[in-house]
Amino acid sequence: MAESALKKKENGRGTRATDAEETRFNILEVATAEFADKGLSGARIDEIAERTNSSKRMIYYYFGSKEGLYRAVLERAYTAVREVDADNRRDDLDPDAALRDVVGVTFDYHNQHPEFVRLVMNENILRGAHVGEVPGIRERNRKVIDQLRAILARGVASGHFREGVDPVELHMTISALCFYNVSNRYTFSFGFERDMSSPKALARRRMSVIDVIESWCRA
Amino acid sequence: MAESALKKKENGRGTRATDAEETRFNILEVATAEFADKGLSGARIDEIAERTNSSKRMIYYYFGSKEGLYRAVLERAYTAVREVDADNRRDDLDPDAALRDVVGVTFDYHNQHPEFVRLVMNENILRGAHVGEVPGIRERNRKVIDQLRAILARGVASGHFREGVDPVELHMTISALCFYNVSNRYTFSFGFERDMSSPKALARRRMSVIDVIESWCRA
DNA sequence: ATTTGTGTACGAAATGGTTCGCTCAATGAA
DNA sequence: TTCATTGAGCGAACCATTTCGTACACAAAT
Repeated sequence: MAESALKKKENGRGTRATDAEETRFNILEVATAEFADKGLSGARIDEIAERTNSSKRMIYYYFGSKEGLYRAVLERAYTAVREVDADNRRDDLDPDAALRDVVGVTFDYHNQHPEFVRLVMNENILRGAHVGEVPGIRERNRKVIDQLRAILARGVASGHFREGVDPVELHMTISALCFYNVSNRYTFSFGFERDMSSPKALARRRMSVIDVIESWCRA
Repeated sequence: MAESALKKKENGRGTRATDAEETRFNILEVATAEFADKGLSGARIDEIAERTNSSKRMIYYYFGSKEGLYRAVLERAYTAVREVDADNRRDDLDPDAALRDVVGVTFDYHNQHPEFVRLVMNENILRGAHVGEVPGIRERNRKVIDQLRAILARGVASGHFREGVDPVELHMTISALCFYNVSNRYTFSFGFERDMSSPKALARRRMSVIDVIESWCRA
């Protein structure tokens, strides 16, 4: 991305190749926003092209089709998540703190990346038609679950956690709580006065989610 | 279309008005399936018309526009939910059983009505653009929350439940767990061998969800 | 000279929406 | 009872626009 562009620029001058990479990146950025905003069928490639520094011609040149672009966007988004939770080694924390940390980080990530949430929502509406072709999801999920399993095991050993909590169920529960909070913003808050989108409400929710998970696992 | 008209004519009882109601209903049914399947922008009214016993002409005759039809579908879906949880009075059950019942019923409803879930997903992708115009959601949500509040209060009084669980947070937690299970089917199960859509996995999940909620509220 | 990147304009199909005119049942006056 | 009138219910062809995708000409770099 930007680094390699810089590198090229240092080497020579503003070259074609540099522009190309930049263009690709730019298109991907714009397309991500657009697909996250309107979904695959709702997004218009003419509109994407317009917001780009480039043109529709280039979209087809680089990505072949609307779906190709969509797939690239999806892949990029998933790659970004993977990079986030890849580094998190929580072996130094005690099980309880580690679990709370996992939940907190997950909650925050979802909140800070609604585009990702929306992309996933859309993918589910499409019945996961494209997600299968995105590599890396399997490993990512397995990694998270392995990590949870380890935390649970340590917790059981230390007497903090009870036995019988399935790591997959735990992962799903955490995901559900963090995801829903972002995904169903618009339909959920209807019906009570409390403003669910205020920072205050968000903090409260965050605490609740951590609390829910913790009390479920606690011995 | 022609056949039903014929039939009516033969037995002599069919009136125009009856046909009209049937047509309206039929269109709504088909449109519900289609919108739930592809979303607002993904659905094609020509296709809806084709699956109907009627025609595109009639869709515009009765509903005015694609969005009009969509709104009618949404409204109908929400009405259906409201009717389900309207009758449930759980005053006779002890708090713990009542809570478990609420969760179980909610879980089952979502599972048995994926169209509803998908409609809501779509509405969230549209940032709730139409849901505001659907009356009855406010009351419905408030009712559910009131019920939860009552159960919680009884539980605290009887010593089964701890204090400090916010009914709104509880409602959201239950919703999230039940909703996600259906909404994110396609992207979630990627990454581990266990088949998340088997009846076995479903039952296990159901149990987990009830368990999560219960251990959160329990004193 | 060949490969790679880019702008412009266009085409074909899809899509939301409309127009026109017909059918049929209900109504009420003769 | 009869029969013309009225208006809701309906079908099919049609229209204007949108939308994805492409052809072509051309530029820059190797």
